Amino acid sequence: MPFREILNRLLTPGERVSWEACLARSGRDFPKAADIVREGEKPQALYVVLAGWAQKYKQLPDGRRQIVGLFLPGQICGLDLFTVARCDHSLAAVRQLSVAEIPRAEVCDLLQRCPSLARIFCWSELVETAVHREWMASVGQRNALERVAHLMCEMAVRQGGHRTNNRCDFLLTQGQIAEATGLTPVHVNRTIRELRRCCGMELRQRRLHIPRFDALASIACFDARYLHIGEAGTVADHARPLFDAWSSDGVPSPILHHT
Amino acid sequence: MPFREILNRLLTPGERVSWEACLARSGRDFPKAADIVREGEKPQALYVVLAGWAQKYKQLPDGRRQIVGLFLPGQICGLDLFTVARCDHSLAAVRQLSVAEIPRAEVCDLLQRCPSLARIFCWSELVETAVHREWMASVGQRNALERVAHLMCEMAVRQGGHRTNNRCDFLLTQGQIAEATGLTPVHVNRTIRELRRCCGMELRQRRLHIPRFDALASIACFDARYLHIGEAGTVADHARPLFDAWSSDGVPSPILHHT
DNA sequence: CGCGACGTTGACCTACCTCAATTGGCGTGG
DNA sequence: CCACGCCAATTGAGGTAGGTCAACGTCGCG
Repeated sequence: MPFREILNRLLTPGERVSWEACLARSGRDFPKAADIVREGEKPQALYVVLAGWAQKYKQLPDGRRQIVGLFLPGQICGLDLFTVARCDHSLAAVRQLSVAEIPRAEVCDLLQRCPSLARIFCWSELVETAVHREWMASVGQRNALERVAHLMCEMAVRQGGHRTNNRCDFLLTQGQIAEATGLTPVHVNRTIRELRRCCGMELRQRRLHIPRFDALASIACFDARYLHIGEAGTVADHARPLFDAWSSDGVPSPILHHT
Repeated sequence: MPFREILNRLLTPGERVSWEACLARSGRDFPKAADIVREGEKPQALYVVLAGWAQKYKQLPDGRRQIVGLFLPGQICGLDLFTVARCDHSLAAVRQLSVAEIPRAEVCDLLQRCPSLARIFCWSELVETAVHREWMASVGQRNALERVAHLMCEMAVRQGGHRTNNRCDFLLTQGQIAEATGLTPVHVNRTIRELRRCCGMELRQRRLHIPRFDALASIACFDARYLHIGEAGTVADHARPLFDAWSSDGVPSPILHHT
């Protein structure tokens, strides 16, 4: 289910207005592959994808690069970047990308006006972590065919699953698929050819078509439950005690304040 | 730096008493490789490692298994499990293990009495996610030698770094190292032999000795900053607005309550 | 029309896997 | 104290998934 729908469902109408207004105010565009936040920097803003896909990646000193996350329109990204003193990974555009860049002060402000937002942030972080784990299992245990199939299943489901007639955007180049799966561009190419052959999957001009989703899912051992779709409410309720405790904190923080 | 020290530094003395009392009350032991929480279950408690190591893993239908996280004494684990409606991965003992099992109600109670705890939970989740990303880069991009070296560097640093004279526990069998790195037990064995040869590293009887840490770190491209050691305070301060917003939420939640 | 980025293909190579047998350490029971 | 059994570590031989290198095709865009 598209992330936008979650926002629409969980924000009150008033909150939604504030949220959309904020996004509209702070738009910023990036060309293909441009860095938005670079590893090592001190993060100062939160990002929301407006159009296009964003990627998070880590890079080894010799240039090898691993994509560790993908973000679709509507998704909040960089909450962890935002929270930490030094970024441990980079955020970049996959292709032409529009994001809303919300500076620290405005995030605080927004949170005041949209109390439900905190829950959504919390849920969004949790899902991101769950996806990390699934990708780790992919890269560590699945073979090339399974890995590529799995990535395609995931991106299809995250864009709305079957409701789109098994067609959706897929903005990564084969080279970027390689970076996300820990394979080589060449081998990704051969793997895609094989998927085309064995279950009719089609990937051309940044569009993906999966005629028999079940076939692809079964190749990939894909089980969408790790995406925790529809659980935003559960997470919010379960996390609530954490937040209540924090705010009832009358004790002065033993922690020095860092700007 | 051992996680315990973080707790000691960030909790007030009074909070520390409540925390320790709670841990003492709820101890539970598990034999080697026993599951604590299994994927698919509905999680009901939070776990704190008291002695031994815990592992999180994911398993594909055909049995292939990937270890996606390791937890040392003092660490909180299963916060995400705790928050979600259905576990997307399993939690198990690495070897003989003692944990504190804190049921949902008691977590809420504890959070009331230890306001600083919420921050520590939050920081702990963030670090776990950062480690996920680093492992993904490892499994996706590093070769066998680098991967095994990296794991050893990480576990050494997480146990107190150089202050222990470059000796520390290392409770994984070579088979478990294989599950964590996406390699084969046989190849892990050969890789360890090579590390022994090329930088004197020694691993025997669950003890690890790294005579020249720098040499190992340089093989692994290991940069400890992803562990965000010492940043618990920063994270706490940066995350604060999130928590404040949540609690000031006067609007009734649009979300149904799940038990 | 031509350039540049991306996709595609072939030939060859190697890091890591698989299978299988052996060794060593250690707890248990006789 | 020894013998047995179990589990982890080790070693060897041979196989393969995926990597590397290099060339060529194709498509969109200025």
